[in-house]
Amino acid sequence: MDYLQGLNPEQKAAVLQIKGPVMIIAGAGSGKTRVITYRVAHLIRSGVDSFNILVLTFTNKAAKEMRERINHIVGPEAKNIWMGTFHSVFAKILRVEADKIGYPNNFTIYDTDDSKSVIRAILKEMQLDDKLYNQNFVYNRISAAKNNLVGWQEYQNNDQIQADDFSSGRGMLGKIYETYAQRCFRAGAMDFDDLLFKTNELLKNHPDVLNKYQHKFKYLMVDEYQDTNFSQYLIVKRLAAVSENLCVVGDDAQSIYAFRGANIQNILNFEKDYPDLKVFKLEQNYRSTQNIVNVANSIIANNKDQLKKNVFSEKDSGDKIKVMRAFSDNEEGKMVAEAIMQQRSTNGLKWKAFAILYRTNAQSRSMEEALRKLNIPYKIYGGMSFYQRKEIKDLIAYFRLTFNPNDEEALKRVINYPKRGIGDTTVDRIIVAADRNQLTPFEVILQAPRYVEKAPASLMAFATMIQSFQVITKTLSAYDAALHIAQHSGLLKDLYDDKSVEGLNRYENIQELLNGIKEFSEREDIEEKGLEIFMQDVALLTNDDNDKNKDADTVSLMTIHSSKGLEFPQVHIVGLEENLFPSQMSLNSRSDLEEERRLFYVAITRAEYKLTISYATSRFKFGTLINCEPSRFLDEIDAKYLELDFSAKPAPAQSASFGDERSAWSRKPADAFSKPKPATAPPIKTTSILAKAHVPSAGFKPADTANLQVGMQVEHERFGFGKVISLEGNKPDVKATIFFKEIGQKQLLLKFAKLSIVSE
DNA sequence: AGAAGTCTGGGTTAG
DNA sequence: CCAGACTTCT
Repeated sequence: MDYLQGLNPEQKAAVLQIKGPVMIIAGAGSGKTRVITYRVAHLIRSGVDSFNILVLTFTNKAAKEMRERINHIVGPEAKNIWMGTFHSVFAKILRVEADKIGYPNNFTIYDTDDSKSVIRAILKEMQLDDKLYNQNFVYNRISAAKNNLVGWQEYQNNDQIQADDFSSGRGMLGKIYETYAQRCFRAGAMDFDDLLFKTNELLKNHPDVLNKYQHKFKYLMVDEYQDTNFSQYLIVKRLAAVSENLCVVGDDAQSIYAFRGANIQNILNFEKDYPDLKVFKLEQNYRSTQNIVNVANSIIANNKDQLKKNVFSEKDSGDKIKVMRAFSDNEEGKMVAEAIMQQRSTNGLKWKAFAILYRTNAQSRSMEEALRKLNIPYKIYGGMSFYQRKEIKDLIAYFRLTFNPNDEEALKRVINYPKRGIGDTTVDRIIVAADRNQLTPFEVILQAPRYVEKAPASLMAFATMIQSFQVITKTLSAYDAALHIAQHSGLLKDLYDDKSVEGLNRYENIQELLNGIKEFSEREDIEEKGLEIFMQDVALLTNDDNDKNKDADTVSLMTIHSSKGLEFPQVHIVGLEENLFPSQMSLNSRSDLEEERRLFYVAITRAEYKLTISYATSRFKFGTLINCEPSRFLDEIDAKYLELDFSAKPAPAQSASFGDERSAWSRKPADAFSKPKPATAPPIKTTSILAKAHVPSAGFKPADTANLQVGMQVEHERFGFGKVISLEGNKPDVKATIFFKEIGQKQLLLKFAKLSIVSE
């Protein structure tokens, strides 16, 4: 029982409890993944057949990490365990059972872009106002309905929903939903939500199928249970109904996907579903210092809706949490990059000890630029996936169409790419003919002269080409088939002919995809390796799935959402500003705001021993500079845990205690973040040390300071006006001591400092 | 049909 | 600012 060594009593108890319903409430950093992997190992060593185990996770990243760790501890048996994301596991099951619900087994998976494109087409056909029926709004509405297992019929028959829709002037939503569902069905396509929705339909209407999987999966484990939505919840409940060997692991404090239908009540109410439930609480945090854990706890205490638990750390109290202020998003990047640079050399760390976490992907840019300037290697996680690039989607659309010619989105994508003279008018005629004759668009094309007015000859040629692809994929290997399609579709040549930088890039991406297919077709560990298998679940893949050098020593940049489950010695959380974090959209409801707060909690608890939080007082948004206020979350942190970093920072111009720095430094830090508030705020707040920065004079331009002399008056873009006290060192490392009127004496390296000379 | 030019709207996000 | 949709011109 070597694997039980090194577990604390509660962890051990959770691992050993393999029968019946189990809920593990695992605080951040409490060894959750460890418990899951050991529990799987324990199941197998207790005689459970590895074929009878199902482990579900929420993200690819978590699935991947889990698989690696289980492989490591369980050995070759691990291969038999069903393990993956909800979507991938049930896509796999649906591929086997699709015919039972009227779908082809090679159904296409529509990604979000495909779904929205279908919606756009429907809105256009129905001639609806695309402001009122915004495609994103419609998509979200349909998605939410599916996640709550409301089909289009139920949607149309639900008085409450209909009343809501009509009162907001969107009475056609039910009809759009219906058309959307039928359009997808006709195309042999399921969207992401369908993978769960249709699984429920399958399990509900086909007792034999349900029975089969209930007996296959005698032991179920669900990670990040707090992130499951109703659809996922019900699948799990159905599958576990016979064995009741269901173990869910989660932390209500880390529920951050409510906006995608996750229902925190699933975990809060778990006890009601399973009265003989065994609950284990893992409360000791092994990851972070006490200061970090305490800050996280003090933040989350502001939330009303939560399970009581007491996460604690027995590590040292550790450094205080550093708070940095910048005057712009770019400067924030610079400060973060410099801090990382400095920490790395002081503490002899690797680059991968650092992570920069942000609320929105858009924030990565200023960070990237700053890191690049200092030659710091970095890797951005998330953002646009390789498989979402246009050229990749184009080629894959050819694959999709080859295997499923009814795939309408794939058809629309490539029918005139590369250009073959089939314009919108022709495509519209095809769609109309398809609707009118109860055919799929591809079937119409096959008999184009009969159905389509002025059908160009190239239309028939296109159909013939796709048919020829269907033939060759039957015999060629995945790679040879893919190459053939890339060449004969004309796509490869089209990209090759584009000699622009972007064109070159696109060509290389296609090469990379082809290489990936080659690797796939040469794999030894899987039996089916045709092109069809390769491309089937591409929609479910994300960036890190084809990541080759994951062990590279780089700083990690990612959104807080994608950092869940990860840990780093040093963490920077950036952009702590009102309307950004918490996000503007969350400010209207308590529950949304609480979700933002949990998100902050997740971010804080990624750090092992050093946490730095920063914000900017201005940043670019959609091309214009906006002013930002510090986030309310900063006020929620007890000041005793904070250390304000004012290096290279000016004091306020209007400081009442100019020249007396001590009063500013010793002021209670939490106050410093407060926006000037009425009445309740003590007057001292108006002279906060974090008050407005020096605003450079109009036309301020850094001058050549090679000939700077003692006694000159200068202006610094942030420190304001000052006088040169002394100069020392030799070019190009001349260091100037300058007395600034607003903030006092500073030493500056002239080669970096941006100074203009006011007078001599 | 296709290129070029204009307009619009844009939280977070996994699959 | 930037991408994608839409419009206008050739």
